Amino acid sequence: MTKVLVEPDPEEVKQLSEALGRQPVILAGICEAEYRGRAESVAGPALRIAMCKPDGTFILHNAMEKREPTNWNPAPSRQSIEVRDGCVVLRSRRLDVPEEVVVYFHKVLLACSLPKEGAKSEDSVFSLFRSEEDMKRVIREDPSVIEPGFRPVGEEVECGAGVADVVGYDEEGRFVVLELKRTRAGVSAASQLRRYVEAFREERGEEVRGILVAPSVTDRCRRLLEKYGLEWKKLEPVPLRDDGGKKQCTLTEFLAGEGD
Amino acid sequence: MTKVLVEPDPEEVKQLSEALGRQPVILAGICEAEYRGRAESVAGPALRIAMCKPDGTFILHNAMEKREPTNWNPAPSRQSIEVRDGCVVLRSRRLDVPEEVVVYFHKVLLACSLPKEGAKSEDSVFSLFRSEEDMKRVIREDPSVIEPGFRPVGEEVECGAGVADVVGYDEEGRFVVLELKRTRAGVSAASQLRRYVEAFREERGEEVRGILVAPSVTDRCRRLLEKYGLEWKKLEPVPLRDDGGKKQCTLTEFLAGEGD
DNA sequence: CGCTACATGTCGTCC
DNA sequence: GGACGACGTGTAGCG
Repeated sequence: MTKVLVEPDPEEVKQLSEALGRQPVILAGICEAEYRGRAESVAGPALRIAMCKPDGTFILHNAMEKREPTNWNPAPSRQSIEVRDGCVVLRSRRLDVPEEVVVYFHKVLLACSLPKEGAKSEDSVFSLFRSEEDMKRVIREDPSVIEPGFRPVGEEVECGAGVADVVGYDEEGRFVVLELKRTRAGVSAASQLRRYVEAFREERGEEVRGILVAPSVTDRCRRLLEKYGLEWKKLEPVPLRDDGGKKQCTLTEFLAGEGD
Repeated sequence: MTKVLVEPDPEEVKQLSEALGRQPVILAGICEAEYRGRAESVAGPALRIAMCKPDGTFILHNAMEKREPTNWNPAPSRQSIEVRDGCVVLRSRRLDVPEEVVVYFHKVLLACSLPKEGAKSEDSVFSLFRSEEDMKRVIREDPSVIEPGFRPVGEEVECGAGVADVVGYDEEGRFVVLELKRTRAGVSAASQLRRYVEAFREERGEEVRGILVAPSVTDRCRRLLEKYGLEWKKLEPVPLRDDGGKKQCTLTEFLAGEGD
């Protein structure tokens, strides 16, 4: 079920056509590429790796560098393989918007399809920790991390100027808007919070406090906060896990030996 | 130079160790993965494809879906392959910040290294069109696309609240700040422009106009612009190429047959 | 190295 | 389907 062709002739590569959209397909070799859609690009000859996933995702990577692909089409998309002038041409088109990538292979080094086995397990489980959502949970469970007497009453609250992360009341009954950032907050965070605070002030016609909740803020962010009459509360995104580290039991052994 | 192993035994996979950091390496199979760093994640057993690039980039993709990888390490990073308990373990660590991904392969379906040939050509040429930079160029070359008499005097101008895309003067000599967006602009764009306009007003102590330049704006963005006393100028990101389509000559033939 | 903002961003979520 | 904001965002550019 794992079919692999090493330095195949172009015609052989066409065998992979039936796998497209069903099984994962990988094509590697020297190619040029062109993209047209929201923007346009041309990429000259280089060694690249193309990946076609069953959900329609298409990704073309420079084989030597960069985390980001040279070109791509997110799902829903469809790929096809043709041979023209004795060369392999991989085309990808998005089905929802007019975007297309064409890859012209001068030489194919590797062409392979993987079994769709493992599809049922999909990503089976994928858990992420220390996200902004985790910060929200921390505040929900112990609102005093913001300040004594803070009482949250809503999350993801629409306000005419966007969606506020957390809203509530302080000890004195004043309305409070929180904007959470899991990393160091810059000027745009101050802007964003100000936008919400002003919207709530207008909607409610009362005093409204705004607190930026982040592990740290840049100098300019701090200055803007002051100018806008907003506050900053230092908070790290969950320094601890709540499951006692049970989840990573299998891999922990392998991590154990690192000693960093 | 293209070495390919199909459903290899774990010990065989170790052959690829010497290719890591030198040649592109691909590993595909059923695996679990764990990440620790800025955040943490665990991913259960699934068919995935790992890519290690010579610049140190590491990318782990779910083989079935998603444009975005399950886990990754941008360059500079380093990978290693070990065998433990008869299983292939691929580790990746960033060299600049403490971040690590460990991939534990239950079964390897494909393991291969590609030649570093093509490295010299790198991405050879990569040109992108219709970016915000292109919009800026259009305005630079014909400022009247903003309005008659507009005279730009600066790009990427620091202003204490960030960096303004374009600044200049209108027909009446008023200072004007432009914020460019290549796609439909939302509330945050209005916020951003307002931030710059206020900063310039304070710095210069004079009247300052703010114009959001975008192909379209959302309803709420328009409402905020009005509230802030800002303007919107409709402008598409370069509807034309200035090289008469010469750049894509080679691939044009292949695109020609599509007929969409 | 830190700050800032773009991106063919992609992705989830809520209306 | 559009709007909005997070993201382990990555990446470039500038001070």
